[in-house]
Amino acid sequence: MSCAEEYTPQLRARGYRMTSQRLAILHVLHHSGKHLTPSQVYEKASRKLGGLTETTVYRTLEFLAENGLARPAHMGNGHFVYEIARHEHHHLKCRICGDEMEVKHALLEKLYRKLESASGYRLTDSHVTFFGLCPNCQKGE
Amino acid sequence: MSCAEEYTPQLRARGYRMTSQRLAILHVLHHSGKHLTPSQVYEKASRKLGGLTETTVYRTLEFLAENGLARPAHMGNGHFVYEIARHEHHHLKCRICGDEMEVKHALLEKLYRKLESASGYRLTDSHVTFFGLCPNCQKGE
DNA sequence: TATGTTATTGCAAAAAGTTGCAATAAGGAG
DNA sequence: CTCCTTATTGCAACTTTTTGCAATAACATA
Repeated sequence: MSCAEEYTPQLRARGYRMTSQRLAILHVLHHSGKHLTPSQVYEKASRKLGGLTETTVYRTLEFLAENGLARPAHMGNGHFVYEIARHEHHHLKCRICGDEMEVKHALLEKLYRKLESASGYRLTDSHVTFFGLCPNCQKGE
Repeated sequence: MSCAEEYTPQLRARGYRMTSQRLAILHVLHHSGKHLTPSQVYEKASRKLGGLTETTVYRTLEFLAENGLARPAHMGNGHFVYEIARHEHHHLKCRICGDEMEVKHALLEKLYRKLESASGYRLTDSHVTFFGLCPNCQKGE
């Protein structure tokens, strides 16, 4: 299934329009499969779609995140990176070498329930990044 | 105990210097007790210390965070806010009204142990922000 | 108390991200 | 297929954050 076929109905269903810009950006996220910074997205997407502006990239990434097609993640420097939305997961990142691994959401379920009953909040967010030292960097300490 | 008396030895112990800029910024964080953005810190601190630059504020906040005197927190918009380092805690923030509450670190201890044994990482970071809907905003849904 | 070392700051310029508004184009209706 | 509405984009100006480098000042030592 092409990106257009996959994502257009999702936008339409919410009353939004599919545009060449959104498609190009979704395409980049979809096929990269990794976290990308806005400027990485801009760089890749504008190769396919000349005339794309960085403003649009910023706005589109935020838009896609709000509508569940992309996930924003903090990667420790206070800035966002984005990835295509797949299964819910979190990240664990090494403070020293930057190595990064996925954490299944299931591991957090208990905590989420505990927080909800303690606070009365309903937790909505699917992305948390934890920081630590990876096994390798622990040796070098 | 004054800010100078409290924080100077902590910097010295690590081989760093106390400066009027660092003191002014620590003073602001210490007495505000809340999260502040870099520009809020700049605004308050430069009232006490004319000539302070924003560059220095950014650099100092990062420096203080690295050395455990301040804590950075993601507050959901991709930017950092800072607060003076007290006990370890986390935050739970409402996506709608922005209301914010503290989460005791003890609640995360089990999860941290679980993550460590599952990953081999040693978790170092003390700040995580969770997002959800506060009891009030859940009603209005 | 004066001196030397070097951590720290300020400045200027660049990079990254945001905002308002007029022009454009997606896509429903005729 | 054409027209109309309005969501979306691009532009330009602006705000926020980062970086390199020379000048400054903290403080250890004598």
